[in-house]
Amino acid sequence: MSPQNEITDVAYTPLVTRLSNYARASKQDLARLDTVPFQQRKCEPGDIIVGRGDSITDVIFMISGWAARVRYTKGGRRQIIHILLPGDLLTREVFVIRRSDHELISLTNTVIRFVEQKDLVDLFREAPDLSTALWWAAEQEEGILREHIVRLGRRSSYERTCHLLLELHRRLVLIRQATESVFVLPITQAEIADLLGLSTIHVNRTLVKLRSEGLIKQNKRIIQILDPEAMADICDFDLAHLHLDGEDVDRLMED
Amino acid sequence: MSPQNEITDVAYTPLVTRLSNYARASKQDLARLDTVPFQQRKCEPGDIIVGRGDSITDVIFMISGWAARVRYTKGGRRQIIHILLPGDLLTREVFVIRRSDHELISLTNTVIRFVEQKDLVDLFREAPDLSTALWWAAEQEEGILREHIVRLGRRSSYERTCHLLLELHRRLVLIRQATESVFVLPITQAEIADLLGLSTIHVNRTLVKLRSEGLIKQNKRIIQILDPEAMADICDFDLAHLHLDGEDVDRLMED
DNA sequence: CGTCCTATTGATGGGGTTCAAGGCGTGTGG
DNA sequence: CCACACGCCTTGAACCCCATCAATAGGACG
Repeated sequence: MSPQNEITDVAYTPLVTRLSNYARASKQDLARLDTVPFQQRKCEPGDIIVGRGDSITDVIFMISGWAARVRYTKGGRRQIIHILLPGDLLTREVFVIRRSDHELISLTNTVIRFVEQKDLVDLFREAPDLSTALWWAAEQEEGILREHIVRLGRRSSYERTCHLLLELHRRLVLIRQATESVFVLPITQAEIADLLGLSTIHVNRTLVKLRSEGLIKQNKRIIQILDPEAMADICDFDLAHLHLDGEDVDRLMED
Repeated sequence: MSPQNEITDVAYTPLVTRLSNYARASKQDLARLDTVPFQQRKCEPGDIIVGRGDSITDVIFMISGWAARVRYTKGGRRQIIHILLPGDLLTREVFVIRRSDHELISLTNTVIRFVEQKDLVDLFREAPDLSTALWWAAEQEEGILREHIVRLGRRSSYERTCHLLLELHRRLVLIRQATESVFVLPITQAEIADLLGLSTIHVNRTLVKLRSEGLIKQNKRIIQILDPEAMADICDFDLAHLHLDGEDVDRLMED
């Protein structure tokens, strides 16, 4: 397992940890997700998991590492649409749509799990709450997409960078891969640029600024959030779009 | 019914017309959607259909007019996340989530339809293809969101505007509210600006440029696309993200 | 017939891109 | 073991796209 995954919850796969943030599904039901037959595959940085236009047949889950949904313009510019973390669903559309309209790539060393549609459908029949839990995860991703749109359309480079760091941190906390203020950001500044719709150079300058203003501390790929309140204030961050229930938010705060 | 909706398909509601673009559901099944008990409401431009943080109880469909999902930054800037047209679902998340993380507003005079969750669930039990059809519509919206992200992150104002016009035109064709090259764009330049992450003034200049270069013709709110190939080439438009099946694309081309 | 909303145009300035170059760490092959 | 290459980070300088400020014109409406 790769270094950035050492903080994982040993009792369950990240998938269960992730979905346990949805209060309406029981941990027993969720644990059944790990009993479905599957195949796993290891990927390296840059590997294409699903290409644009590829037909989709299996449900794919992230087990470890970071991946991304990306699109390219004809001019060769790249936009990262969404970052996928352990526990995330890569091919939710498999139930309704034949082909992917975007590309899924591995950003770090990753492990992904392939589950056949019918096996999952069988499980849903036995434990309908699981279907809802996956649907919740899908809705959460869409909330993040909406937030991403606001970030790209109406925030400055400075605000965007703050916002991204806070959001990733929060998502990592949800899967127990970050402490209160520290997390590993295993992607390059060029990839951050493609996420935020900026140039690599400007991302660099912005990170320098965040450091010089004492908002974050950075040691290589390790980020420490020094002043979360100030940062949240700068970029207008709130976590409503993650759709956590009240009780869950409270529980997270205790950690 | 408001002026911009005169080109509707009289046989079915826009909802059925819209979903009939999904090949796997039969027209008979789709027509049953109109038999579900409902309540309708008229809205005027600016009306808030669902506020941020409001609890969601019913499934809401667009019947006529244009609406939008919007978010505001603390600084008062506005970002339009998605345009909703007749036949679109406004509150898909109702099955999993309690509160809306964004605001739904009416952009024109609109008619919206409220359907109770349980009535829809009952119908799904009788006609499971309908559930899939609605899921397809949701997936199509997410495809449009992904495209929107690319547009905001990696395209110039000129490309963005081209792209938006082509996309709206295509979506209107799908619900029989546009001819081959003409459609009504019933929103202000300020609203286009909030969609594209630009200033009103710059949207104006960009539209002037599109007109002066002979790409579009505009008479008040009526847009004619004069050179669709050139425009598609400029902004790298393709309609893969609308997830139409091959046969449907062919059918559209014949129209 | 003023008032308000929308579209339009000019002038100015700034946030972010682009071009260019150097530094640092790591791996690799002679 | 060193030389060199390569990926990533960093910094400087010039430029440009688009925002902002300011002002006018054209309806629609009471």
